[in-house]
Amino acid sequence: MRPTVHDIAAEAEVSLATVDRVLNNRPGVRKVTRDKVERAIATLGYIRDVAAANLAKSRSYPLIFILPEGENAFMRGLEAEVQSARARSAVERTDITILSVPAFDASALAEALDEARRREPAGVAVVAVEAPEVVAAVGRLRADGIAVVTLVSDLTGSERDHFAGVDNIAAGRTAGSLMRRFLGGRDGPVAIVAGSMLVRDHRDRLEGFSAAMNDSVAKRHLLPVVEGHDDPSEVEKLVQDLLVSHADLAGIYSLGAGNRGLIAALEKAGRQAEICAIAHELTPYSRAALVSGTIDALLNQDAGHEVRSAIRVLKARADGLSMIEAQERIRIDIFLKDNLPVEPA
Amino acid sequence: MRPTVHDIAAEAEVSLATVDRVLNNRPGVRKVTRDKVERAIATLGYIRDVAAANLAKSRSYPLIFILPEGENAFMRGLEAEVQSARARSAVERTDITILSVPAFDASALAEALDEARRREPAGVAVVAVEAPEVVAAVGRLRADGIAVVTLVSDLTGSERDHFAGVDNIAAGRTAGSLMRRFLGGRDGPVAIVAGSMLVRDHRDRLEGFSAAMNDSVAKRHLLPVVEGHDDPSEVEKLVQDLLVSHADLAGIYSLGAGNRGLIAALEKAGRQAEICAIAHELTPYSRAALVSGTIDALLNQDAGHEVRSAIRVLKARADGLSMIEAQERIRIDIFLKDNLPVEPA
DNA sequence: GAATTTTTGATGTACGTAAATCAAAAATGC
DNA sequence: GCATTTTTGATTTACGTACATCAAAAATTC
Repeated sequence: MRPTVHDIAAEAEVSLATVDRVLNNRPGVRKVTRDKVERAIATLGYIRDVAAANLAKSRSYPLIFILPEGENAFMRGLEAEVQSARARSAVERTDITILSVPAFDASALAEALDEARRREPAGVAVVAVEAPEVVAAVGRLRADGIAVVTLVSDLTGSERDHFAGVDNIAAGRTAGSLMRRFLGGRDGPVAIVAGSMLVRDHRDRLEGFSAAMNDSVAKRHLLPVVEGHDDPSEVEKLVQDLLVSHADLAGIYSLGAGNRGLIAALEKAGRQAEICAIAHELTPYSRAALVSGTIDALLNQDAGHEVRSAIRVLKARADGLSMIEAQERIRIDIFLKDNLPVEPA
Repeated sequence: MRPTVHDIAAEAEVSLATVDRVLNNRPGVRKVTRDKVERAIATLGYIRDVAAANLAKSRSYPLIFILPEGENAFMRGLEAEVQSARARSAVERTDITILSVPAFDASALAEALDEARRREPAGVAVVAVEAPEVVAAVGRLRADGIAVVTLVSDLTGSERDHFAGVDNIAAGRTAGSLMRRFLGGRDGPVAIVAGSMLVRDHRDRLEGFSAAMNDSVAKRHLLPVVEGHDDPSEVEKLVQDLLVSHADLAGIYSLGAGNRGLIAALEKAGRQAEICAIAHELTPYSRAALVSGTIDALLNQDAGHEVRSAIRVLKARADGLSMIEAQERIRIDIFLKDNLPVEPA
């Protein structure tokens, strides 16, 4: 049987009240007594039963998630993960609210952050757009003692407590490495389609990809980046133009969303077999394209992991606890059609 | 505030005792009353507070993990994960014991399973070796009502409740796909180094790899499989011989352990750059070789995920509950040097 | 050594559920 | 309608911790 507070009291020959004072470092305990209790804790190997403690405290963590609106499949998947975290609220003692804001809209985001602040939550998780007013809004939250975690895309120069997302420079580098190896000795330029250079994750991926491609012994020609704003129809037009103007196109790296457009353009042109396409985020659309061979490789960040990590960090910060940095790092998944996870139900 | 049993009692206009009888389906409740209570549960959206329930029950789950001995780095990593699960015992109400057995030794494993049975645990997790006596021993455990989960390598024809590991046919296929693409138009045969054909995971990987390589338009010559028994020095000799007898060797697929031998042989021969090497499991050795370029890609199964999944399934089975199949599926991770996770502390 | 402050003990209640007991009420059989 | 069985209620204790209160004891000050 594992030791309880009663056992510590007996071992240290003090009362239960004193043990409680030491455990929850309340004042009014002499150093010698405190040491006696701490020794008893160490010898018995006591570990506080967090379930019982939480029950007794009946503490709860009101959290707010701010996510971009729109039909971006990855973001909708992210929202679904937040919803399923809501379903676990009972167990995890969280109380999660979702606020939706237009994508790539800094002032709307700043407003949403202020709205979140008014609701006085324990913490806020936000998919950031980089802009001074957003940084300022995050600063106001932090000044109020509200924990802030950036999700998916980080916010440079802000006082956020943590970034729950992947290392996007490394992700870009990975995409570049794969592109190089998949293309092998083939000639032809490589095109890059981004969503928007307003968000940090897209800028980072571009940086990593360019570095990896230029690293190559035989440097490959990279076409200028085009921005599709994560919108499928816009992306489709852009890719269509690229295909027309570059008959010798060897590869396309899509570092943002709107991959439905990329897939449609490639398939309509009948060039899906000859062009090596690497994209981000596993969605029903990108999965189908990977299976059919239109997309050659997908990089992915596990939205579920990110949401769970964000919640863990927000709770810890709300309690003034530290987090284990390494434990909260999100992996960059590589998917080929051969190692696809099972289809979600 | 979320509803409690008291709220249900009030809503259904019955006593607390009756609510308890319904919730824990104890006998002695008329159908009409039961329905009334269930309606109250539904309308209030009551969710049982598992923390409080476990506290009240003070239930614990004695579990036994049976792992192979030896210096196999992956297995030692697996053991470390089990140890860190032991550290969480308090929170998860588990009581975990580890039994070690010689690797690839069916009779020793069968004995260990019987020893586990004598200790009357709630569940057993075992890295299986395929043999009739092992199947029989698992059968005895199941007959005693003890839950059994195979870990990493499955056991054909056994009555195990679940397999906590990756789809190794898919893993082999993934390795084959990568090998094909990385080799591109290059000539030369590909060698395969296995641990032992006695374990299911190695057989499955071989099957998948062969299939993927033969799938290719230009079929590539595969050399006959050699077995290194997951032993670094044995593997080193085997690879050395392969390098000598095949000057045009294009690739090596190491589907088992003992990768230190593979790395040493390649580097001593100075052929690490020209030969495409794909191996399994991320260990300190294989990580270093991936970074230096000796190994081109690593497939990995997350030992931590496997252990946690095994524990979840064993607990659920011990309580007679079912599990969500899809949730317990373990992913096949692909690592290039670009997307390596941070070094563990 | 008396007065004051600090430290410690004893005790009770609470969190939400499980589980048991015994009495009371309701339903059933004949 | 009476005896019997089944169903329900009321109440209590327990799980391990948090937190509050009040009294008692010990240490400190002057």
